[in-house]
Amino acid sequence: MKPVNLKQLAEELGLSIATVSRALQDSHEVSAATKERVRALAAELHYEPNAYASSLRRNQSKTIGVVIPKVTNHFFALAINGIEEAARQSGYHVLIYLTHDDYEREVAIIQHLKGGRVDGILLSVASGTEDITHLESLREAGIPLVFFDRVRAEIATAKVTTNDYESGRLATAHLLAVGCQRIAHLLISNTLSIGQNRHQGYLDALAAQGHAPDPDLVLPGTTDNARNVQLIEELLRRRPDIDGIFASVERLAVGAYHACHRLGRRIPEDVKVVGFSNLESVSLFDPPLTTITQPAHDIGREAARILLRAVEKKRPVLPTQSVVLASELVPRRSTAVAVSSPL
Amino acid sequence: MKPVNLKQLAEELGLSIATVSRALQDSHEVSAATKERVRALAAELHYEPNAYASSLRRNQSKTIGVVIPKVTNHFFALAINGIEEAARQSGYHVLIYLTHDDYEREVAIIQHLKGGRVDGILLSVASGTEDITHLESLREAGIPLVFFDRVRAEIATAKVTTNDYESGRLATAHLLAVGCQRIAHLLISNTLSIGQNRHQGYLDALAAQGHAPDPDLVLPGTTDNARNVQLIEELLRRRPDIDGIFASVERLAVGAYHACHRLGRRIPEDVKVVGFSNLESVSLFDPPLTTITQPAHDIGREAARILLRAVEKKRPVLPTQSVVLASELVPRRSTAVAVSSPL
DNA sequence: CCGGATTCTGAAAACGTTTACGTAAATAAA
DNA sequence: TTTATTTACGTAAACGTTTTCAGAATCCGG
Repeated sequence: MKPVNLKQLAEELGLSIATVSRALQDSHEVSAATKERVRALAAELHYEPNAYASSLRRNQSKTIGVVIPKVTNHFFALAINGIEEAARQSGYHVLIYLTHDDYEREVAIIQHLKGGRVDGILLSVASGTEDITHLESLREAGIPLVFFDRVRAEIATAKVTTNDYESGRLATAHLLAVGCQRIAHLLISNTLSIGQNRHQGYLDALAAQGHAPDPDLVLPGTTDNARNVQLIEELLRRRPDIDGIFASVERLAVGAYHACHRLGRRIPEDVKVVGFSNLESVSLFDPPLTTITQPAHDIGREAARILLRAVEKKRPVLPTQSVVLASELVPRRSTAVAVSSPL
Repeated sequence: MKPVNLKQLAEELGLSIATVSRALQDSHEVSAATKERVRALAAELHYEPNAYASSLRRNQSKTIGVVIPKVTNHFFALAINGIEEAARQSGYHVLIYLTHDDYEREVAIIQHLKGGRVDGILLSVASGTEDITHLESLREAGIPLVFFDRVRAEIATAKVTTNDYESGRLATAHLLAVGCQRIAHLLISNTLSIGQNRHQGYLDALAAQGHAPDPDLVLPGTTDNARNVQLIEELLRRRPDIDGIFASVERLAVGAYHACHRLGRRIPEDVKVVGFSNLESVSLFDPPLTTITQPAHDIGREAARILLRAVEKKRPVLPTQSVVLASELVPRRSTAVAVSSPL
């Protein structure tokens, strides 16, 4: 019933606990013969070291914490995939915490993690977060932090992001290139830098073609999807001149499709749509959605690698280690220009 | 730098470590006055108990392990959501492990978890798993296990599933009802009971309408999506008489769409499709996909609750605690009967 | 054969908690 | 008053591991 421990192995072998421990760690100060004996018995009895005793003594848990808004967003699911891959390769474990984009929860989670349960933290900031003293306090607690995707520039640590500004510019330029004149921007909460960056790209792309910005065309989303669809519908009704939509987050792209379907606006004939998304199935949409696709898996893996390097070398994470990965614009039918109807 | 511990609190307050510990646990053997003093200082110094020392001493980690094939499957993402919800409510933490449907990894993960890192395990079996001695060994290690979705009947523990047989029967009956004569079944690896159950439902629904089973119409999927699309294309080419597809797992439903699009088979005119899926966006598909949708969130939450109850009461999990939740057939256009074409 | 290096092993402290046990003072029961 | 009982706190052991320190045994050059 009780799992076997070092003491039992030691007794069985007529050795001391210390020697057994060292043998299992392949220490050079134990003879090859005893190492073999120890290993054999350990295997036979299915010995597994007690992770907590080990963590307590070594003062490191071989565990990283991943704090994200939600796991149902496909971007984060893919990122977790990358994180788990990097962690496993380094023998680390992954604790998952979901903030549901709620500031209070984020604070509670971070506070709790300061108890030393994890050696480092990967974080994508909740959209509801404004005050960041809880994140700052991680520094004095000595827990390394790496941001990914949703970052806060004020914190001096590494950040792994995509080229959000460039992506926003590209998406908007693409819509302009296919003939859109009135382009709405559906964005995530505006406290997040990714939203700001993508929006600036949108604005600059418009300006580059001599379009004046129109604040009425900018719609910040909420955390409630049904509500978002309503808001988008209202916007489309209020401004029937809208002929292009740039949704800078997956949820809102899906919301835009629903709104268009409900209002009977044809895509791409009446309205062209481009959206950030990592769903493989967008190519099955009606019509297939033109996307900005982020290298989500790589983002997760890179962020984890940076964090793990810092953890292993017991060095702080430096802002200079930040990485910006490139997103990709994948044109599909939702932004196709009219073709001679192939009857 | 170093986090504050009980000793420092005790010194500062002129108390013993024991009293401080007890005060923080709101023990009845410490006076209200000292409790208040202790709590005040603890709050001031941002004291967080060391989770590993606590776990070691109490022999419980307040952590559960979740072992799943992949997190990019939307079903599992939703399940994690439910699990995290239940865990958080009970003050538990969630460790995530991905098997990628690989038997070796599953074994390694389970073996590792026997080190006591978790108080209990939630598992959805890898499709590559046949031998289950690693799972049996959890019993003697005294670690409670609860299966969800992909279960193994041989292990005597609680299982949280959906009515797979009934769903398979329903999906097939639906296809028959809308006029299909040759219905293919795309299923997950056949070692898994969910695949078997769904398949039996398929067979029985066919038999009920006097259709003989045709093994050539049954296609077991692989773990490689691109390969799956190929296999489906081959099947459709080989058997042009197929006019209905039942995909008993999300990946294969998406694969079927791709295959149909590539071969120019129109859905639902030429082939009608129903698939298991938890993607919200199936309603945006071309055409919207008729689905069997599982209550994924509830499955995760229920499984976690059962596990946590057992963990807290230090009782074994019993097979009698198993729960079967109902899936839902959501008819959409992919199985619509021909309507008078509305020019 | 001695001194010193090298190789292997053991005793014991340490990590930060929790908790069984002991004890002194205060209170209640006799 | 004396004797239980309760209250509030301290002492110290325990959880299982890692690691410092020291010691015993072996080897080797002189």
